This record gives sequence, structure tokens and C-alpha cells, in this order.
Amino acid sequence: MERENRNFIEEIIEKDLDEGKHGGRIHTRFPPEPNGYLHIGHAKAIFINFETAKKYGGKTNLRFDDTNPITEDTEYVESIKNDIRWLGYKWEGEALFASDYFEQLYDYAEELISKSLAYVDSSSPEEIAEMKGTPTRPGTNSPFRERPVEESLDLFRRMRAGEFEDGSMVLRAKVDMSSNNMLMRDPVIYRIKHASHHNTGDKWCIYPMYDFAHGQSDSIEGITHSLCSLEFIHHRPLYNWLIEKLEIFPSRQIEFARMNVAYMITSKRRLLKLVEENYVNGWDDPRMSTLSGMRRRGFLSKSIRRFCDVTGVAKRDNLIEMELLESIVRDDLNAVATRVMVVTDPIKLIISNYPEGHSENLTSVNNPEDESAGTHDMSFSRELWIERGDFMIDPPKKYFRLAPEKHVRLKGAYIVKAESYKTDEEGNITEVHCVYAPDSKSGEDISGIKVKGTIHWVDARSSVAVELRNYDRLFTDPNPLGHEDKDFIEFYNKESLIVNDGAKAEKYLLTVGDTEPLQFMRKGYYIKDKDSSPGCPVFNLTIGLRDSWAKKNKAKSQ
RNA sequence: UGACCCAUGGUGUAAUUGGCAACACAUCUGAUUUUGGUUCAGACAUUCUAGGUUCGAGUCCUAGUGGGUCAACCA
Repeated sequence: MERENRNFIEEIIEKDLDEGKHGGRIHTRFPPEPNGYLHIGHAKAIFINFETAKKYGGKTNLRFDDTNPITEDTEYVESIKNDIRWLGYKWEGEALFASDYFEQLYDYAEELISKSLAYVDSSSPEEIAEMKGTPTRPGTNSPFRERPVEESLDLFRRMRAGEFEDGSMVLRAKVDMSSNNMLMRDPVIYRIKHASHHNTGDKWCIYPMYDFAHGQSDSIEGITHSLCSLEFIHHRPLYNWLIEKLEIFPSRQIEFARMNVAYMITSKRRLLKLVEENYVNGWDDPRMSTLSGMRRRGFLSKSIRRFCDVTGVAKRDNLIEMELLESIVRDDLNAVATRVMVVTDPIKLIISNYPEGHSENLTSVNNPEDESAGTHDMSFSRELWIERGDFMIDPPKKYFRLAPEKHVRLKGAYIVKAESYKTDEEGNITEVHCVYAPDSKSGEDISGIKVKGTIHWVDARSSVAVELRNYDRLFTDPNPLGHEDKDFIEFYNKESLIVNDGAKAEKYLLTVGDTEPLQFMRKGYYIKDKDSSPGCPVFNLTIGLRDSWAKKNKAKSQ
């Protein structure tokens, strides 16, 4: 993650460092709300917070922003921790919770009331909304704004004691109802919620709002740089106002543009809809933008980190092409994936001059990019499976695969020449008959035959059936949320999952580990799925290999 | 009819802070290849517009244009 250039956050930090601020200490935090699963957008926030701190010898806290008991749950706490660990980051000490500070926050609130900087408002939610005004029209003061300090204090204590119903009153900061910034118009900072909290149980029936919890938690933890996304920019004046009035540690909020990736969505609500309405099979469906989904898809955490790095940090809106992510995923996988042969749409190849009943073991290189990855054996005999697409009766020019009277190399084995074929009633090819050159064995070829193409194959007798789950982008539009007149679900890609249960794999595939990256040669990168059973191994397509032949043909046909 | 943020190839970020617009991805050419993969070489920009300051502006100033954000007892 080394870079010569500094992003704007690093520039700010280096300036602070130069000025000797906080004694050169750098401390960031990642503050998820435990109400959903982490997605690619969170990965960026995690990356920025952890990497920035690391770069300057600082620390990063994990703090759950758990101030709304209605939506939050411990289940999410565990999955979030797990995802952060998977991404390769270690937070400082134990995981922290805003709810750990409820007592302190309550004291801060009383302090504000005592300073006549907060008041209990007995207006209804509707009345408060009405008095708020609009962005172009100033708000009006609440009739309770000048309520005596003692009265507010008494009411606030009784709020805590549970004397009042939800919604009957709130605590508001006394800022400025005529501010251009809506958040400064006497924001609600405490509300009554008779609800059980995942951490504090029934101890509290009043809970602080985000604006009265987040900045204060930063301050309590001594966070020096509180890095968040652009939509919080309007909160900054309030963030600073509270720090100033409370006279607490001055954490500094800095906002960056969150990362948007084409064909992916990062809205918790909409991700939930995909799950609940069965457009996908759970939060960890390999098509999901969740970290658990991408992990199951076979993305390496390293690739996600690299992606976050390469896409940079700035303040302008962005929509990053998915090709960049795919390119990085391929690049990382290319270096480590074990090569195996799997025929996805098999037809029989019969070698007429190969002795019946005979078979031999050939050597297959595990990874041409990494000699230390070794080799494995492959069985070869008279009857093989090859791809339907690798044989054509009447091939176009520059078709380097098998065709009548044409030669092709069987990867890691011999050169064969097609002679005839058989079809079914519908004209589909069922068998191809060929002859092989016994002196063309891979590595010791003295046949002198020149071939243009090499195809993959699998020994018919020893092959095993496997299920392939081939994934494509979840949406047909790069920005499914960017259409005011259309619901994002209209762009759901019905072909985002195509199950292939007719593939034939070399036997070696059964011996690979559950998390071992694989390359099905000439096809794509795959990873074993948790749905595998001993009788039916299942593999997820992580990403297909680049296919310039297919691309060229597609371009031609258009 | 407000306030705030933003504007550099198709996309995303750079530009040693005022000094030859760079990198990656994408696209197109070509070479290599026992994966049509990988690898290698090459091509691809009037820095939103108009003024201004300056020997010199992507960078500073002014005005405009365009995009985004803000009215939850959500975070």
C-alpha cells in the first residue's frame, strides 16, 4: 500500500503532524452500526481508516455505533468483526461500543442543560418537524426553548427514569433555528425508546441520537481524525459545536467521497430487499456486494484491499468500472490458482488409434506462474470429454480448435487430428473421432506437427461430475439506483446465476481444499462452495478468464 | 429559490503545491504463448466555460455552467 502521492486526508494529517498536534499521535476508528452486513462500501471505509493510521504509526478502533436498539443486534456484531478480520485488519484492543458510554453521554447531556444549551421539548414529532422549517425557510423557536434549566433537568431525569412514553418529549440542543444548516436547528439529541438494547438490555429507555453519540465517542476515545463519508459534511458544524460547548477532546471530522462500483449497490435497505424477496440466496450469495458474498465468490481479501487502494481517495462523486475490480481479482488469482481441467459442456472425443482399455498418467502443471506449486497426475485414455465449443464442422477462418482434418494439441497430452463425428437426431454433435500422434507427447514432442490451438480435456472413464454455479453481474444497469423513474429491481439480471450440473472434471479436483483458488483452464477462476456434498461438489465462478476470441467474435457479429 | 461540497482521457486517481498533464483499468494494433489465459510493445486529453493575475495556470482570483448533498425522535 505504498504510494508516493498523498491524498487530501494524508495532507491534512501531515500538516497536523508538522504542527505537533496531539503530540504526533494518530488515531482513527471504524464505526459500523450493527444492523446489517458489511459491503464493499464499508471495505473502503475500513481500508481508509486502518491504512491511514498504519501509515503514520497510529491506531484504529472498532466502535459499534449502537444507539438505536430497535434495529441493532448482536448477530451483526459478530459478522462485522469476522469480515474485518478477513479483510486483514486488527483493531486496537477490544471492540468498543457507543453504548459503553451511555452513562458518560447522559452526563454530557445534563451538562448541556445546565449550561442552558439544551432543553426538553414537549412538542410532538409533527410539531418539531413543522418548526424545523425548510432549507430555504428558517425554522421557528419551540415554545419550550426557554424552559427553565431546573425544569428541563427535572424532566430529563424523569425521562431516564421511565416516567414518559415514547415520543412524548425529547432533549434538544439549543443552537440556532435560523441556521442555513438544518442540523443546527436545535437538533434532537436524546429520545425516549422503551426498547431492549443488545448490549445494555433494559437499563435505558432514553437513547442518544447519532450526533450526540458519535462525536462524543470519538472524543472519549481520543480519536484524532474521524474519517467518514461525504454525507456527514453537514454534521461537522454540529460535531464541532458540541465538542466546543462540552469542552472535550477535539477530534476532527474529515469527509471523503464514498466508493461506488458499477453494477453493485451498497444500500442496506435494498440489499435486504434482495435477500428477503429471494432475488439472491442470502446475505452471502456470491452475487452480493457484501464482504461475505465476495468471500464466498472467491475474491481474495488482498484483491479487495488492492481495489480500495487503487481507486484512491477524493471528494468527488464516482462510479468505478467493475472491470477494474475484475482485473485485480484476476491478477491476484492468476498468481496463486491451481490449474485443473474441467469440461463444462462435454462431447465425447474418441481416439481411434489409441489402444482400448489402456490408460496412462500424464503430468499437469499446477501453476505455470509458480513452479513451486508443483504438478499433479492426469489420467489419459481412448475416450475423453472435450468442450462442445472446441469442435466445429465448418469452422471460420482463424478458428484454432478442432475441425475435420485439423490438428489440435490436447493440453499436456498429445496432438490429435479429427476425422469424423456423430450427431443425434437434432443434428447436435455427440462424438468426435480422431487419431493421435503417439510421438507428440507433451514435453517430448518429436512429431514435427505444428498446431495453432490447444484445448483442454478430461479422461471420460475417471472423470467426475461437478456442479458449476456461474455468476454474472447482479444488475443490467451500471447504476441501478440512478434512475428516478425506475425501481432498481427492474434492473435485476435474471441471468446473474446460471447453474451447470453437467460438467466433467478431472479426478484431482476432488482433492483440492475448500478455500483453494482454482483456475479451470481456458474457462475461469472457481472456488469450492459450502453447498458441496461428497456426492456433488459445487464450484462458484469467481470470474471468467479474459476471452479475446469471444470478444472479437462478439464485436464482429454486431 | 438558501447553504454546503465537487468538476483533469471512456472510468478512477496523480501532477514534487505556479514549471514538459502521469499511473491503472477499459478500448484498438501488433508480438510471444502447449490456457485465444499470462507476458511484452505501441496508439488513445484543447484539464467544464469565459475573463483575470503571472515570464509561465490543471493548480491562484472573479463570474458562469454542470453534478451532488441537506428538512428521520435513522446512522
